[in-house]
Amino acid sequence: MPPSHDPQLLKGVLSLVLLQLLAERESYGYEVVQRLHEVGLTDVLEGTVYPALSRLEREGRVSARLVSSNSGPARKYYRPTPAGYDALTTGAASWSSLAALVEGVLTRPVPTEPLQGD
Amino acid sequence: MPPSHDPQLLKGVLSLVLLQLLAERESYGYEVVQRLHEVGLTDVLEGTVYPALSRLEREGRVSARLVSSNSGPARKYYRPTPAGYDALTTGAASWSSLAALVEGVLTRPVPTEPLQGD
DNA sequence: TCAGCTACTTGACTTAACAAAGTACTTGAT
DNA sequence: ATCAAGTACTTTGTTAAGTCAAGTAGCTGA
Repeated sequence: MPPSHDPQLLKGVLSLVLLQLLAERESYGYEVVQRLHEVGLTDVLEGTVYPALSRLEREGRVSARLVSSNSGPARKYYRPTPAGYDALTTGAASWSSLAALVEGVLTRPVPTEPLQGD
Repeated sequence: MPPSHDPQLLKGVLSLVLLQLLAERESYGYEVVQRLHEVGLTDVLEGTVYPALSRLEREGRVSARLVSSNSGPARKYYRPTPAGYDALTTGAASWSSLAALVEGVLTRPVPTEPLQGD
């Protein structure tokens, strides 16, 4: 089965979705991957999520704290910083307007596909 | 003024929009840039569009023909191939479903932003 | 002890947008 | 005749970010 989405389409959006999930509830990487799968992003892999979280931390959009677990190694819990909340608000807005614009263009009628070759 | 969109958010979507515009009407690079600006993608530059068109041609999704112009150099007119029409149909569908999914997540309510620092 | 789940990290690869510079053709003004 | 400005395409380098694959470790239960 092919991936349910073009990897490229996820670019930029993933970090926004991550911020949203963390704003809803503090979470750690492994769990975030599961939550992504639950919302329908079933193809997103650990190798995508962990670097994205590190990036967000490096950019000051999330903060992290280590919490030891009784069912495995310590977990790194993330939640948005104030800057992260800002980024989520403005990012979601610009995503929305771009998505609406694109949706508008992609649903315009096209003339019947001509037979190729004159 | 900041760009009206995050460059990353455009990834993958641009080629879809290009196919749509070319399906509506055969067009050449320079004109495509103007049409993109008209639909609201005001920050997209030539350096983005020309390579994207070449990519589509290399992938067999558009075909090109040179037409000399009386107001400048020859124009390279592009239109979708049958494979391009297919790519547009399936691509637009997967864009739509991803966009709906993301929109759904990003509009979920979040608890009040806590004051940072316990 | 060893398989399997939990949990994070790292590095190499790839795609695609952005930026900037360059080539070249046309028209029109000086 | 020259030169600027608009038209039109190409190319090269940079950067961002998702994918893949492998590796490290802790915990549980057979």
